[in-house]
Amino acid sequence: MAKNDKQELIVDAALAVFREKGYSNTRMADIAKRAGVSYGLVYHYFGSKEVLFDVIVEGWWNSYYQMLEEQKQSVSDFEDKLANIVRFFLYMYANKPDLISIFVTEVSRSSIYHTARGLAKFRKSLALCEEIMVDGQKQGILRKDVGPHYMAYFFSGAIEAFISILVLGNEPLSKAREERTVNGIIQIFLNGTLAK
Amino acid sequence: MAKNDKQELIVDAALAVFREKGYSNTRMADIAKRAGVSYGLVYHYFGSKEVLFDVIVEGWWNSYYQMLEEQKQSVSDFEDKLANIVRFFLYMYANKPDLISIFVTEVSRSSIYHTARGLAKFRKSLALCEEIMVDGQKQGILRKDVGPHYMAYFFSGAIEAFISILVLGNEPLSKAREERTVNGIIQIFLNGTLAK
Amino acid sequence: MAKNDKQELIVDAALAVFREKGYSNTRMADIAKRAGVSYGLVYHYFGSKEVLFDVIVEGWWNSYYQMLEEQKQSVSDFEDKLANIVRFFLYMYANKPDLISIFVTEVSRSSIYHTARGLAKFRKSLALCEEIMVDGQKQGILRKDVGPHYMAYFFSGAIEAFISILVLGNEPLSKAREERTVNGIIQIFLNGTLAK
Amino acid sequence: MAKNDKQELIVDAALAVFREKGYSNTRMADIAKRAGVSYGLVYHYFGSKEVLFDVIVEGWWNSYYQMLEEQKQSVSDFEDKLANIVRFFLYMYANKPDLISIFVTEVSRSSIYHTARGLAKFRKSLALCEEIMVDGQKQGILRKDVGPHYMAYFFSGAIEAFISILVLGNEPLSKAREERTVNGIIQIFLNGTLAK
DNA sequence: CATGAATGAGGGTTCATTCAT
DNA sequence: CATGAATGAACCCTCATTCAT
Repeated sequence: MAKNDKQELIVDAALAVFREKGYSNTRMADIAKRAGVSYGLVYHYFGSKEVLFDVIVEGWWNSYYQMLEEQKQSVSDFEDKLANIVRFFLYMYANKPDLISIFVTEVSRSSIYHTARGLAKFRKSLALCEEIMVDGQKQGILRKDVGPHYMAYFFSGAIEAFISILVLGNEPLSKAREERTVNGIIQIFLNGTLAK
Repeated sequence: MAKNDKQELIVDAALAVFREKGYSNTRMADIAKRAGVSYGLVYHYFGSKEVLFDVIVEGWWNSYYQMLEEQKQSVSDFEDKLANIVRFFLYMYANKPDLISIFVTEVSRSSIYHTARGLAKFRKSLALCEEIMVDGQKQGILRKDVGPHYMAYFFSGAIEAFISILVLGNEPLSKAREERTVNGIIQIFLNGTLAK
Repeated sequence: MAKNDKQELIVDAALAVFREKGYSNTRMADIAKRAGVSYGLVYHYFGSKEVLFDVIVEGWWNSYYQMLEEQKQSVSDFEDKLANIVRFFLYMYANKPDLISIFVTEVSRSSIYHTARGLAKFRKSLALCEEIMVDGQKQGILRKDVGPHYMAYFFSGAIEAFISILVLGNEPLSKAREERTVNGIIQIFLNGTLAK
Repeated sequence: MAKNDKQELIVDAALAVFREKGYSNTRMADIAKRAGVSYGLVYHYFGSKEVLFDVIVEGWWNSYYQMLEEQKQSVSDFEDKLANIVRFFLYMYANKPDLISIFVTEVSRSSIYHTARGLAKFRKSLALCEEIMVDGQKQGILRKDVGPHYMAYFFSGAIEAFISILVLGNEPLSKAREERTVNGIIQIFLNGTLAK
């Protein structure tokens, strides 16, 4: 078995266990057992529980940042950009449920993660989001009388609210529900909830 | 010293410590020391760390539910109702910062709290919020082509996003910022972000 | 309520709880609650858990010693004396089940009780029993080629074995079973088990 | 040092400490210190105080059952069988004093041990003993007008009484005393105490 | 690379006992 | 007499981490 295989086994096991039990209730022994390796090996590769957790979270942030960058630089319709951001979360929910669950329950609002370092990660994502909003304003699509960081908070807050419902309720996500969710969020975000 | 005094001392100390360290990193000894009482007295009154935490969280949910009920039954303008909901959070942030901080970091999205019981509390609050949205639709104020539960998620998600920023960044809240925040949220929620 | 009443309530409650949970697993709070008094009062009357236990055990030894003395001094048939000793245990089992249960499980062979003091109590009872055996030998009823203390151990060991079965299995004791037990023990003790 | 060595060190230490202090007053720290190993290693191998105790008690029951089975199946004189049973206890007293002491004070009549599981162990030993008595009756050696389970209770009760005296008094056991004890018990059990 | 035996500080909790009222 | 709030030493157990093999 190649080196990478074992490392991946451990990371996958860690994803599953962190998600099931939360960071604090996760035992290194659980992870090792789930990965089918000795727990010495977990230390061999990752050094500590915290490092292992950080590796996972780092992975999340990197895909998140990358997606935001892509949307920022893409030439799509502004509305499509927003939809793609929402879809990113729904895609992750469908394909990396452990990862997004950990993000929701252990990272996003967690005192465990919110050391200065964690807060910086969080703010960087908001800043990227804000830049997209600024672009929207520059293009004349978004109104200019509301601060772009308000929009960024609002937008990402709304997405997280929807994702949290899915994650905490462990709810299934059909293609249809996915599209309804995307449309619902974009609709409200762009047009508001007032009857015309 | 009356019985209630000591109980309150303990609850206040617990609020402070849970907020500072998070549930998992809170030591019962810290709480006792902070409250200036003996170790055993905390157990005399509360039985366990979990119960003590639940007492605090219960207090949060009760004020939250009560406020939502009040807004639902009030005859104010619909917009005022929404503003009052936002103000509730900002008021709590100003006056019970430990409590709202615990809500944000240890309850709202926390795997620690999200047992079935916790999820039920969460859903009840969303349901109350949804009822208010339904009223808004009936009054002809809110559009009817977006489901009221979408609106509820959206609205509370947005509020929580703003509050989280305050809590995690431990940011000061001036009267001016307070009003800007209320207006920003209501503005976007009702009218959306599109330029006209 | 007279002073004695409360004291008795406490002793009765202690009997029940010590029997149910054993000495080590008994909490003073359990006893107080069962007695319907505050636990300060238990200390007021008895000073400590150990003292309370000793009061109960003392009660056992006193009735036991008294019965043995009575049998020693009585002019009954020797066989009746032995039968009366057995009957004493069976009577206690029927009428003071908590007390005899505590004797069996917490006193007779218990390391908890077997401090020097406990051992002395135990030996005094064996000595009394031995005196009865010596009388039996003097009367020419018991054989003289077996030491009377052997007989005493043997006899009381046999009784305790039967009583233990009842106590540990919490078995009912009909009048018929009672007589069969008495006869069985006496029969074997006097005549042995060999076929003639 | 081989794995088994440390495990044995721990079991031996546990035997000594359980015997000296009794189950309830035994501290896991005492056992670890006595064994010369760290605190955690006891848990590494045995998981809990209760499990460690059970391992020891299981060891007792197994040797006891095995001995009874051997005697049941042996072709010795019936009287020799009985003598061998008595000798088993005396041998244990001489060679595994901690084990037999624990049996007497913490198992045989202990409320701590007498859960349903414990009672079952106890009854199995009585049942084996009874089978031997039944054989004795079938061979025409034992009288048939006394139930075999009476005999079993009687016999094992008598042995335990003698052993308890030794254990609780921590008495030395010379070869001579050993033989006197064996003969005394067998004598009374078979021939009774009546003068002829 | 890989194992798992070994460590030990630290945590939550218990509970006999005291004492002010 | 009677209460129960208050104390705090002590205990069982956990678990991240180390290290010899």
